[in-house]
Amino acid sequence: MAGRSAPAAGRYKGRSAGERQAERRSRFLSAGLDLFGTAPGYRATKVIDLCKAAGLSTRQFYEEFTSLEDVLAELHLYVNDAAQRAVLAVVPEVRDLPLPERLTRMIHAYVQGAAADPRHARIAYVEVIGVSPRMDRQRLERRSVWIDFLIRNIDEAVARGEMPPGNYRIAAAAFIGAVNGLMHDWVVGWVDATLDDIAAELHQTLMGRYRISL
Amino acid sequence: MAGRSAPAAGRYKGRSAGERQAERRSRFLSAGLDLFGTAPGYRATKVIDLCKAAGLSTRQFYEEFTSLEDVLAELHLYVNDAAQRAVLAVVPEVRDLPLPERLTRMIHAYVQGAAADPRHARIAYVEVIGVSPRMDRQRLERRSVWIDFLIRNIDEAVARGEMPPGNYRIAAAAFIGAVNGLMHDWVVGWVDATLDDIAAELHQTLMGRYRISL
DNA sequence: AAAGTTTGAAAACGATGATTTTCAAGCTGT
DNA sequence: ACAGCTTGAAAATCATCGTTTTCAAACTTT
Repeated sequence: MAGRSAPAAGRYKGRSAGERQAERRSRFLSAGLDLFGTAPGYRATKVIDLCKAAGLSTRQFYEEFTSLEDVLAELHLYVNDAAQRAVLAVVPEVRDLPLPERLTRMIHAYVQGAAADPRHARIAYVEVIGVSPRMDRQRLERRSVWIDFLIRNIDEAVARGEMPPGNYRIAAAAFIGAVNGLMHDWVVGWVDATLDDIAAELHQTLMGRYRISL
Repeated sequence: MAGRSAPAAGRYKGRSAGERQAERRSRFLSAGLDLFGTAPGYRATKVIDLCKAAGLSTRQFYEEFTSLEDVLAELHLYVNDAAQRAVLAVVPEVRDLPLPERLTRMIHAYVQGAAADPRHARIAYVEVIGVSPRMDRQRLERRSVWIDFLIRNIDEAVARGEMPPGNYRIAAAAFIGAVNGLMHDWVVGWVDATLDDIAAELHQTLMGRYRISL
């Protein structure tokens, strides 16, 4: 216990233990982004597949994660954060635009942030669905962040007199559902449209639902 | 070959071979509706689970189906047909109503037909997602039936001058996505609303998007 | 009641993967 | 160059199911 001078973990090939570990972790994650984010996807990839893609061994995998689902969960947070950052980045620039433009810009930023990289889109809208109660919980948490964001923006718009007051809770939930449903269908190739078309369609939906006059 | 008089399959416990087979099939299917349609769902149920629930043996299972997915696929068609029948049943009654009422009635019929039985809803909007390429194909086929139905109705409404002409392909796809997304979220308990609320919300979405004036 | 079917449950097989362990080789600091 | 970490790949374990067979009991028809 109090014995060995515990020189902490040693260095190896130049880097500290922490650095080496971080590198492996990141290798597993980026291999996961590739494998989970394309064609057969998460359900079809085995631990050994991920290890091969990452150029590491199963022992190392179990040193970092306890299951493939861990990797998926981390990627889910990651791709969501990317989309969120994309939206938050435009918020300041659009604060003073009239509502319609403001929505256009924000929706565009969201769609681009979420789906410019098709691997991100697939993970966010397809792979993560129906995996486990644990993943569902995590999805719900992220979803509620978006709901709050929406509601906050609606309240603001109402306060500015840009749209009629009302109870938009269900409408917000419905819009989130619409986004997820449409994006899912788009990702799996059922909707023949560009990302811009998608953004435009979402804009129309929102404008119409909230009876925003042009 | 031409030997035995082949008295065809014999009767047993009163019923013919065909009747016995049909009964087993139906037992497997209704056990599937229960198991796939509730809590842990399709992904969590094993062949043996289905057999136990159906009160039959695995041998009999393999005489009727080649995999659990077969059962899921058949159930998917079944629950979809139920929803479709519900909608088609009201079509004649509403043909002469003004567009807004017509939509209200049809959407209501759809939502009720699809989700009055929660097991149906779960199978249609949750369990069937991301299972396999084969199930995806089947889902896409059913989806296109709905798209056609929507487009047909839009064309009619445009012809009657009830809404402005335009290209509504993407809008129709988006609406289907919205329905699926919202229903999914509702089924898994993320949207706190009654089925009627859901129907009303979908109605609002559609009316707004298509700029239908009240 | 003999001969042939049909059933249902259990046992036997076989595959696939997840997890752990082992082991030889590569580094590091002394 | 020694002694102790680290690594990477392969082998050994385990566990879970799907799928096929076996076998005795139940039932039918002759």
